Amino acid sequence: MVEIFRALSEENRLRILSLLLEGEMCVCEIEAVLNLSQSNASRHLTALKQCGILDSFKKAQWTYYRINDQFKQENAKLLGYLQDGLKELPTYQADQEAYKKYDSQNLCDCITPQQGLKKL
Amino acid sequence: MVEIFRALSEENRLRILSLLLEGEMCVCEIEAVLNLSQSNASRHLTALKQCGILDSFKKAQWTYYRINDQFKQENAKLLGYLQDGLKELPTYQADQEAYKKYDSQNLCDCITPQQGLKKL
DNA sequence: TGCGTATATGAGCATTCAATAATATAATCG
DNA sequence: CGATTATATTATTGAATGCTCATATACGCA
Repeated sequence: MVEIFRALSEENRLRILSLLLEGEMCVCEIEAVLNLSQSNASRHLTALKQCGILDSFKKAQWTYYRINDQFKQENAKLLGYLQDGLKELPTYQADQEAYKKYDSQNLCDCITPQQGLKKL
Repeated sequence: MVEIFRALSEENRLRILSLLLEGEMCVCEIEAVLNLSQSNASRHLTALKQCGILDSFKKAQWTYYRINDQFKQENAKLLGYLQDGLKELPTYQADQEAYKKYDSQNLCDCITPQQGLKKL
């Protein structure tokens, strides 16, 4: 439990979670939308994964992160709290808009498993 | 929200919360039950108060801390999560027993507002 | 095979943080 | 008033943390 709160006690990690609550994303998308350096984004994702909040899978050269299903089930109340509360982050609106913009411009080659190739 | 998670991301502060979920306590009781140094206990309580989780009042020379009512209302889901989860802390059983033992031995002169003078 | 892209990780730096010892403040009591 | 008790705060130290730069690894593609 301490580990979970520790993972949640950092602004950029909460921003990442607010994106991933809507679905899975690869590192390069998160990096671009939140304007984080590559290594910084990767580190934060690793931290969230190590305490069980996220899990990941690889597809070609991309690593996708998503909220761990087991974590969701075992921490339903916390998830509910996050669903409500992350919207109040000072960066929430801007991040959401950056996400929509980034998404609509198809700036990333990522394959989303549901959609197949986005670009090319 | 980051501030709240940061306050919760420390083991001794979670132990304090697990006690205060059952009612108000003064610093010296918390100190004794959790076996924390005086200044350490005081610091952690101050941290929890500063982000709104606790509030405090003075009675004679004692400072009592309790969970802030407004916080409880505004963060009901988080409180529910804590109610469930704090019981799983590795120290939970031992702390509860230390609390009962300490309480039954009346080792503290503290006035609890409900009970009046415990000792003397 | 060699190149570009995506991701992870090691090293170093600056900052934050928890813990302690010591001190300060305030209240009670004799 | 002087002693004791309760609490807060200052200063210090060692550990943890976030960030960046550089490097390593892996994958896909020409």
